[in-house]
Amino acid sequence: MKKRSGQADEAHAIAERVHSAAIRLLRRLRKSDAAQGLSGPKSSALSVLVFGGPQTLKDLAAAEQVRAPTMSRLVAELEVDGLATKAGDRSDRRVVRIAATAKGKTLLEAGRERRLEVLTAQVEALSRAERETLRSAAEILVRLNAQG
Amino acid sequence: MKKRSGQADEAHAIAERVHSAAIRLLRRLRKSDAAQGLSGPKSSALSVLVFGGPQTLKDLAAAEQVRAPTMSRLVAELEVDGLATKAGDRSDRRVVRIAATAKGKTLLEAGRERRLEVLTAQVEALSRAERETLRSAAEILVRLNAQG
DNA sequence: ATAATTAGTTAGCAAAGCTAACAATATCAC
DNA sequence: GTGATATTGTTAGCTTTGCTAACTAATTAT
Repeated sequence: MKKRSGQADEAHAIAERVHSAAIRLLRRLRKSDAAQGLSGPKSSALSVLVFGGPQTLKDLAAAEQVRAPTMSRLVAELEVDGLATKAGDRSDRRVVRIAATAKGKTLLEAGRERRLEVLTAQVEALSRAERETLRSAAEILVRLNAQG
Repeated sequence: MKKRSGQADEAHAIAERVHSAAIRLLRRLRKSDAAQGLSGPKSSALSVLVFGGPQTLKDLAAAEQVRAPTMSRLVAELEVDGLATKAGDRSDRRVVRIAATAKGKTLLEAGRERRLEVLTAQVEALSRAERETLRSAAEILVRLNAQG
């Protein structure tokens, strides 16, 4: 028997629901992915490159909350597909600067578009207040995620 | 160049943010998982069994938005660990009824507890209004997910 | 100059998803 | 009833994505 304060109990219930909703959302979106050439993690990494500009592998891995070897491989694959480039840094020759190519940017757009098509339509059908709730919740989560 | 109505544009931006927040949240939570014996998908499946009662493999797979072979393996692993049982149905001998064991229920509790510990603490530290926002957002997402 | 740290890669493993192919049972058409 | 078709679940084998451990190369600190 667990004993908790009312507030902690409420927080726990909210955490569970948010967690569960996130799991199901991603599983659902994953499906519209395969149809096209850009998997979830690759799309996400490319997105960071497009919107955050060229970065080192380490930073990219950190942004994606993934270990260096994992990102190293993802980037290698993006490079093979001509979606990103690696270039050595002159001042510190250990680091590799990774950038999205024009092709990468284009494909990213198309990919995220399709991936989020259904969700976007659903969000559009919500009331103004509900949309605002989602937007605020996303912001809160981003903040919590950053906290670690 | 994409052209969109202001409202669709807003919906798209919200969809992106929600998506991104969900990705990062799950990546973060996944880490506190490994420490213990119950991975994300297994924990989730077990949860369905505990809260939804015994089910056929097909229903369980549908609830988890996963294909039958995937669920078949997850259940087999849960069974090996003594967390779930499979029993044939007498009236339709094709189907297998899957149920959580007492051990499974206990472990599920402990698992989700630990998995959500950090998030719960963070949610607890939020303002009342922020907590309410998260709760509402989770509800909205669950509804959208159910729509397909 | 040498030691320690940092950035990235390679190799090899595990988890979780998929499809294709199959066995066993149920249901339907006739 | 019997043969064709559906459904349920499993097995085999592949892919993707994550990890750690071990390594190289380059930089920084002592």
